[in-house]
Amino acid sequence: MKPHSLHPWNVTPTEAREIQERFRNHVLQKNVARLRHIRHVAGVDVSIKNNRVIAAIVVLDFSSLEIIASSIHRQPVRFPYVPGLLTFRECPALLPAYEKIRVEPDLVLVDGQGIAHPRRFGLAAHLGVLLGKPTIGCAKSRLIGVYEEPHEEAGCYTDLFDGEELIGAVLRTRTNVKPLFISVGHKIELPTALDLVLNCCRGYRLPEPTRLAHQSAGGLLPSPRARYET
DNA sequence: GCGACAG
DNA sequence: ATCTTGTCGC
Repeated sequence: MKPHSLHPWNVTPTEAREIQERFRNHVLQKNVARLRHIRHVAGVDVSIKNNRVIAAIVVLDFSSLEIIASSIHRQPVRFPYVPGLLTFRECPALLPAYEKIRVEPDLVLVDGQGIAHPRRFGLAAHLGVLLGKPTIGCAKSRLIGVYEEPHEEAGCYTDLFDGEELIGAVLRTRTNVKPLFISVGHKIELPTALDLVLNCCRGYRLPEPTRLAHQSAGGLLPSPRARYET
């Protein structure tokens, strides 16, 4: 369950972009077999506090959307926030948090873009490739791409394009609330990603996995090690 | 040069 | 992301 570390994290912005260009073709936009029997869905998110990165991962039972495991990992910030290079700021803390999880997730929802990224390698895509697992990018705002505003009813969506290329969708996860920017992370197709995200929504804008991971990273959920960790 | 820009 | 309380609307 230990993710492959195929490249260094202690890099310059220029090197970071080179790494993204080198790995962008590793993304698989195809549904894999395990998506047909999803039992565990994970949500990952990160918060920054006192110059420290707080990475949180929450694993939910796919059918009940109840928490069955979670973990947190904190470490110093080692990379600045640069649009397009978010992975190099958050991933170094997410990987250790992932290693602590005892339950193997079948799918991972990430708070950030998948391939809806300048080099088609946003955080969700990068994490998916490193973990070799299906991931979906669920961003709260746009990084790149043009789109038409989707209708106000929950479930409605429009395509997100970068020129002629379809890179994602703008999905209304809740009626009359700002839409989410969904894109393929890894080992999944966009239509499937949209369907699964909607199935993870419980009346809030953010799907449960990501929503709970966000609360966990912000220190709003009961301490993982006190309740769910072994 | 100017504006845009995941979290 | 973070700094921060109450408040308007479905």
